[in-house]
Amino acid sequence: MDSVTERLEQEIQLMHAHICEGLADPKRVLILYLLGSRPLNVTELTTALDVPQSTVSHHLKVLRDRGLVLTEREGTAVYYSLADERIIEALDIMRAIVADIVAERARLMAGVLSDE
Amino acid sequence: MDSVTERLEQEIQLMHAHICEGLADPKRVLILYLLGSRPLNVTELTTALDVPQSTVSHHLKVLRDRGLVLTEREGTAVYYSLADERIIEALDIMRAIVADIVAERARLMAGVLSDE
DNA sequence: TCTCTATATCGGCATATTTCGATATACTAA
DNA sequence: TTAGTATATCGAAATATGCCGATATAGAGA
Repeated sequence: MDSVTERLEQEIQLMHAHICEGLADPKRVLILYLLGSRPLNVTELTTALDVPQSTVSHHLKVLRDRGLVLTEREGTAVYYSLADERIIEALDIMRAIVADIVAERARLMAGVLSDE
Repeated sequence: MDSVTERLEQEIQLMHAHICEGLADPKRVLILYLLGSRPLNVTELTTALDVPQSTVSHHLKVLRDRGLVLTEREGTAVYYSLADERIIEALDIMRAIVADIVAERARLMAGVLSDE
């Protein structure tokens, strides 16, 4: 591996450890999108996600450890918010890419079915 | 889960299956970045990544199955290229976010060490 | 302090993923 | 067809991850 690739790889290791691992579960991506609207506490997130509270706390810990979300206590409730709104920008780009991939595959599939 | 969240969740499932899973391994992120410069064949990627060829082919299959890369055969070589350049945009946003997270943590760490 | 609610952590099971050697397949050239 | 190179797939071991019940901890209020 050359030195340019090595430097790039180090940056990618960081990016991966902080962000990609955070996005590695669809529930966590959903949490990030929900927090994109406004801060939510654990109970609100538990209701929205419809999974046990311990599971939600587990996912929140993953996001928190990676610096993707911030917490603030209000009485007994803990409110989570996005640490950086740009994560939504990145996710929206991915969403646009996926829309195109899906459309393209549908087009190819239609071609196969019409015996082209 | 309300209907708005349900629709969002369906989109996220697609996004996750196509992209986030693709980014779930640092070697695959590196492959995407390398392909961002120019198309590369499997042998070239194997050299760049410094792992066995079977491992590289495995990762390429993951990216190919998700529609993130395209292939073109030239003789016995198979060249891989990015299916959508915007993936680099998304990755660059993440890189910028991580740079800030890391800087912020370094700042906090310095504060702790100076006994604040 | 005692109790209640909210949140976090623990422990173990189940499943998924990575990795790599071995082997199969695809293509070129003789 | 045969040999040689490039790529893909297989199979098994190791590791990681998600999940959820049970339990621990934090704070509010009596």
